[in-house]
Amino acid sequence: MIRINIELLNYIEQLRVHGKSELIREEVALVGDKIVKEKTKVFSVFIVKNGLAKCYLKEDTGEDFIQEFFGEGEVFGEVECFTNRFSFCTIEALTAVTYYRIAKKDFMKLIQSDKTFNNLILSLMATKIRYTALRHSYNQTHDVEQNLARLRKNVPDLLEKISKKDIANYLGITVRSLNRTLKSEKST
Amino acid sequence: MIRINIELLNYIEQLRVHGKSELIREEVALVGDKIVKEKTKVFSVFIVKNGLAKCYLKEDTGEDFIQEFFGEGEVFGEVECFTNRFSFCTIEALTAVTYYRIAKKDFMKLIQSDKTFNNLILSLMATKIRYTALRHSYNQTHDVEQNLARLRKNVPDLLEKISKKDIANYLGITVRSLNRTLKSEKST
DNA sequence: ATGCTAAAAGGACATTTGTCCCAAATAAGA
DNA sequence: TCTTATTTGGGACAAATGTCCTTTTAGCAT
Repeated sequence: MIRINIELLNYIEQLRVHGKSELIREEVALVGDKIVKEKTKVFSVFIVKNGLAKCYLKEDTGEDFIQEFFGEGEVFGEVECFTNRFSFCTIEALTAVTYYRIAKKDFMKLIQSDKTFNNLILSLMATKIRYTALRHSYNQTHDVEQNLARLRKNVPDLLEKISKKDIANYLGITVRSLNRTLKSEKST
Repeated sequence: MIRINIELLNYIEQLRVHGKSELIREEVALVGDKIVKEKTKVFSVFIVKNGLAKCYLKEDTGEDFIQEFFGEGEVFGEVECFTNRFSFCTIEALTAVTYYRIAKKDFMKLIQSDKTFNNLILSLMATKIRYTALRHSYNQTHDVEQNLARLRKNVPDLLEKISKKDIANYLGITVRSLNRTLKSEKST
């Protein structure tokens, strides 16, 4: 749900300390800013330093589907880097977000030259694959009430942090359905 | 839907020719054999040489959710290798499947020593992330009829190759729903 | 060939979820 | 502070999907 990766964040910050700070820029996005836009070329890889962002995809139906919420240490842009394709999702700040940006070519240099970094990226992508598989499997085989319960278990302050619309778009349902479920939960 | 990766298959076969054939074993699974079992330790990485397998997850509801169908060149076991966790899905042969098996430690050695191989694995995992994101986004935001249409467009001989139950489990619906949709499509 | 088992097809009904509204509450600007 | 959007909450009905069950079909094994 809210993906983080402290190990990677630490490694990046340590790289910065050891003289790579010109390569790893720190930037800030304000609420609502789109750090990456769907279907555009991506020239950098990004690591969230702090704040919360949503990663979503706009479908031809006009609906948004939220892949994940990104917190501290989560990486994006790396997939586009390896597949050489346009971004398949939009990354939008839900709070102010501070993030590190590494130019694609510098990221690739690091991958090739820094074994530890390479391994971190391998395991980060493996984690994404695993996590996504588990999430979608659960989602497809359980009803709204169970999906919501799972979500709230993982993120107890869910309703304070994230809007109803975004929660609904994460679960692939309408806000009406979400409200209905929230209400029936209370009366149970 | 049916994932393949000819580039990787070629590379693996070329490695075998160049003296790594003791490390890369060829094995065969018969219809119904489970090459990898969910929630067990995985000691190898596998590459499909030919045949068709399904990659699925059994949920606590008793239902199976099919992540993907694997064809020529598709890799599995690599995620577990990098995350050091039990398998999160079962790989079961739908036809006779010939596959290559590389022991985990040999796979890791290749990753560390063979830059081309490393890059192939990086891009293969990136492709999995991208593909899965697109699939689930589409699935969540479209109805059964549209999902089925998309599937049949990608795999024209879908109904001959894969059972109704498996198609339904891939779409996260019941066979009843699938039949209903197939019927209404004909009358349109 | 004969029987057995699994897959496919679909009727009838229940349940879930979506659509379309509208009203109240809250946040954001002017 | 007043006005205007946006978010939230929910009623009423429609549509989609699931559940349960029965029949048919097809493949497999004895």
